[in-house]
Amino acid sequence: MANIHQVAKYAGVSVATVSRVLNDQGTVTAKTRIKVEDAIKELNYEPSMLGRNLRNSESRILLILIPTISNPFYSEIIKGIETAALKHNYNILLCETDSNPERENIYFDLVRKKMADGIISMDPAVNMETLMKLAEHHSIIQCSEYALDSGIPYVTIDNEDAAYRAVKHLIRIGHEKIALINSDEKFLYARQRKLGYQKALRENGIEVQDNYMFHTQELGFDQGRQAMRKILDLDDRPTAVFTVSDLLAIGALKEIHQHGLLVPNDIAIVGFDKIDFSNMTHPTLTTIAQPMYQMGTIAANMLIDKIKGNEVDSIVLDHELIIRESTSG
Amino acid sequence: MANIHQVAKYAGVSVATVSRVLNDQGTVTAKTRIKVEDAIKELNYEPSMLGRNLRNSESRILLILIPTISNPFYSEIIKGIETAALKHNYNILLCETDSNPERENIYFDLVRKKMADGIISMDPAVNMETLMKLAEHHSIIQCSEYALDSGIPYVTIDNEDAAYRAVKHLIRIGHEKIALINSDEKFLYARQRKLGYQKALRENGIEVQDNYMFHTQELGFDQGRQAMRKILDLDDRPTAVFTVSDLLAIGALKEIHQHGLLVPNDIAIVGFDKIDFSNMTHPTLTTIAQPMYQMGTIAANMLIDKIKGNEVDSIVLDHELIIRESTSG
DNA sequence: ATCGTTCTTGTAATCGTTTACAAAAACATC
DNA sequence: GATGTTTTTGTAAACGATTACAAGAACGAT
Repeated sequence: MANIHQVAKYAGVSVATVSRVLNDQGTVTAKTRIKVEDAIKELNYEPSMLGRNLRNSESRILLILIPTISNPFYSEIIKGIETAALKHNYNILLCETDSNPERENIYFDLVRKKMADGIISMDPAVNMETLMKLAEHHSIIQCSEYALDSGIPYVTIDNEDAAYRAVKHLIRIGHEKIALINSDEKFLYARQRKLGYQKALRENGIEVQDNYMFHTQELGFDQGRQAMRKILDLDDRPTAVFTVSDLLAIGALKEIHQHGLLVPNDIAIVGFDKIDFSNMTHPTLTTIAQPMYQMGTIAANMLIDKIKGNEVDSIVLDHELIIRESTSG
Repeated sequence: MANIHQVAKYAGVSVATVSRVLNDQGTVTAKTRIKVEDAIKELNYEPSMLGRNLRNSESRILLILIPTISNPFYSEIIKGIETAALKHNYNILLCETDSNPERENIYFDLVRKKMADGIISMDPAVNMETLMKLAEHHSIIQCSEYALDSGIPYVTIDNEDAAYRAVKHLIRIGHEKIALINSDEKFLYARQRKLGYQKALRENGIEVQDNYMFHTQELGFDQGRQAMRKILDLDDRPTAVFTVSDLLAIGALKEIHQHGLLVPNDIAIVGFDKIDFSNMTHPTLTTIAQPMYQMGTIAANMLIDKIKGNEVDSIVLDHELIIRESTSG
């Protein structure tokens, strides 16, 4: 493979001139530009990002920290990030932490070692202390899940209000016994959504019952099933369930079917996220739509801005209640 | 941020010695090693991958080419790739082509420009000519979808046999009118699976009917619905459907339900891939299990081997028929 | 004390770019 | 043609690591 010196020699110019042609900057006569371009073609030259990156002290890579790629919620965000990144000539390094601190550290090291120019963190289980320390010298954006007092800019939705609206919808269509399948309350979004759930109940004179609130370790299908199983075992069985993720909802749905009950007639369900699959189940899921793609593009643009050295402000995006079959009884 | 020279100065040694400590090679006295390690700690030094990569002419990045991250089939493979890559100190650059040649080219450029050390291509729609040309000078592995005569090593399953077994299962449980929802036959796997479908029919004295075979542009839910709609419109309606992806199958399932019919009683369905969601539907999907995670790890190991300059052989992995509710009538 | 070995360290080139600065060329003006 | 101004090009120093090779230190044997 040819390098810039060989191109310069072949074209009979200096490396500086070749570089100028390459980057379309500085002034180059048409005649020399053509000489250089010919040489580039002739030698099949491709400029090495390794040299360029070293010289520019950048990697043009953004690190995306997610707990797992299996949750479609994240894939949709990633799409947004990728498109925005590409537009600015950045590429994305995918990092699944599996909420494993060891992996997390490997990935943090990548930005410490300049292999990445910044981080978009979407892992609720991320080690906040480390992240904050890292943020002192590196560009970081929080996406979806965040710590308010970290001083790290974030893009997210109003979780409390979203949950409030979801539960209010259930109340409006006549439900009073409404269960909550939440995730671990060590996560901010879990606490916020619980608040929304409680607020909706209280506002409508419905007592908040502790035995109607369940917690799961993860946001998956299996956890949804298990939680639903417990709910079905309750003496005073709820007529509706609000879950904090579509995957949980789909698990709950499955469990309800397995018990020979019908959704929404016997039990209504509301999910959260509006992943593609929420529209593929039978019945289709009522859910809260998060603007995932947009969250991705915005997060990426914020990060790139931050890398450039600009100040960036946190953003709260709109959500929307999508009413579908699982509550239309 | 400190660099190696500052560390050397602080420790009172040469950069060579620091480098030796960093990489645990060459000989260093215990005494000087400690001096260097102290300096590293004191200055908060982190070796820059940019310098190292340039010197070593490598990026330690593997490029993963997929059509879309939304299909869980790919996410599972990616998990395998990531784990294997990490074990060898490589990282993965995620590249969604959306089967868009322009995007593809952007990503190909990354390896031309040494931003990536190799490619794992999983995009059936990849431009084979370009890929083959690229393979002359770069390390490439095909995963799942492949071109046999490309000379590029691949890891995959026996698609024909898998389809054959799926359809034979349908025949065994009494079906004779079996439709096929296939994807575009420009893809090798589509042609192979069709062969398997036909072989199973012929072997059992069932005529292969052209009007029972359908093609879709993509492997998604919507395409599955549309194809199923056409099938339901047939005069002589099939009693079973074999689809070449779980997403297609889930779409078909939805459409059947919408028409007030039951699976498997009215129509049985077999999918392909065994994505997580195939177990979440109601009824659960009979499907062909591809060892996706394993395919990922193997592909990654093959690629890393190839990058090292070793010869690597293509591999055909085992598949398995998973019988579930959608055919257990 | 001298020599030969072995072990440890240092010097300086290298990887492939970009860019500040200097130098040369081109042009306009008188 | 001499001079000044502008435009175009070239020289050489970064960026931050690794590594041949050379040199120096340490050590035992004589």
